[in-house]
Amino acid sequence: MANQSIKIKTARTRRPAFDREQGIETARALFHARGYDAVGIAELTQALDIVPPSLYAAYGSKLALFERTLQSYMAKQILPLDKILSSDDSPAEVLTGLFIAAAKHYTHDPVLRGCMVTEAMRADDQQAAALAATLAKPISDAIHDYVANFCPSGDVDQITDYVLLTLRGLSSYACLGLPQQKLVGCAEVAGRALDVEFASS
Amino acid sequence: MANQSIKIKTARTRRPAFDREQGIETARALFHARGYDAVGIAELTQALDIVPPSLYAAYGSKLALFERTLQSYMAKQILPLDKILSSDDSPAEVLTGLFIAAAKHYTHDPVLRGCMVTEAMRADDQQAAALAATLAKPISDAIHDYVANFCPSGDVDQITDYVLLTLRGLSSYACLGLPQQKLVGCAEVAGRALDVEFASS
DNA sequence: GACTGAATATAGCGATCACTATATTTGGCA
DNA sequence: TGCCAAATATAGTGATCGCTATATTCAGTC
Repeated sequence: MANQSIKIKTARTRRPAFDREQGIETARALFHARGYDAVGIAELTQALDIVPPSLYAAYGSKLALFERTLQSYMAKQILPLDKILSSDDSPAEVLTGLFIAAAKHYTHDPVLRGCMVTEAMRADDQQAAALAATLAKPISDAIHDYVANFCPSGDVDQITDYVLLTLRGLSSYACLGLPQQKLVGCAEVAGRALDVEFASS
Repeated sequence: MANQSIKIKTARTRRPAFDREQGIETARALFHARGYDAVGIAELTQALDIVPPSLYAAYGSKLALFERTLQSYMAKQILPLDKILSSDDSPAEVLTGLFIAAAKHYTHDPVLRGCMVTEAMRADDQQAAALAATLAKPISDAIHDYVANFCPSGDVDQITDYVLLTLRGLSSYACLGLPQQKLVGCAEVAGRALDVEFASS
């Protein structure tokens, strides 16, 4: 075949293998800032300065890369849930402190707002949403177990739901751009309900 | 030209003009159930049983149709905000009633969960999100004005933010599938914080 | 009955989606 | 030096996105 001699363009240099761990951090920032659905392969590969086949060779799929970024986010323990819940203060104080810590954390970086896992649970892509829900489960369980230590068993679910709902509200409102000061104020007000709940337990 | 005589296929029947208002209702259900980004033109046209040019002739664009559906949603006044806020009960009771009404409303239909306007504010499409924010503003203002009647001016913003944050949390949690009973429980707990806030005012 | 405007239908636009078949280059090893 | 596996690069795939150019059909009017 004559076309064996035809070369439109030849790769003359090849770049060294890129840092996969660093790539996950870069992708994490994109996914956190804009969400799973809104970040495409083209944007990811441009940010990582690689081409699509390299991305797929390194991570497998967009969803698999997203999972790695979620695990990275949780591993960083930016919100030290275990430490907060191990305090000896009253449960209302501890959980109010959790609200305030979340409010501060969710607004710390002006572009990386809200909880990456919580927000991912509302992704349009069902696989991504299910993945986030799975990763969020241990956090929900930890709060549930904590609450169970301080109130009648009949009240545990309701108080836990309220705590989780408030955290969702804080994350969502942070994503909408509410300034940190206002969000912390909301966290403090939300904590008042816990004073009442635990006082009556 | 010879090709004037070439016809691949000819439309032999034409259907009567479709009902635009009914089309808005159908589109509203789709957008409410799955969100602006996740519903495409193809799905809309199939649901309305029309072809894309008819949709664009009738509504102009996907965004314009979405705006019509949002206006329809708000016009239906499914959550009678004005009526709730005009009650003579204490403000904590009234706003707790608002939480409970929202919790029930957001879970009334198993597929049309949450507040369509609130959820649209988090759309990936920035125009759609901005549109929803604009439509939500009068609601925020109404709550703000109501709160201003019952507490010192320095507390108005904080309490208003808390109320709006709680409504966001209720809507978001409703979308995640929390059953109505649990969501109403959360609404009641959230209202306790208002008892404290207004008692200290 | 011919004309006109509105609404339809056919067919496809360019752009982007996640993803990949294939070729090329490289470093390490024998 | 010759070979192989790994990682790259080129250049796409088919599907879907929102949207539209163009042609056809029909109701209303004179």
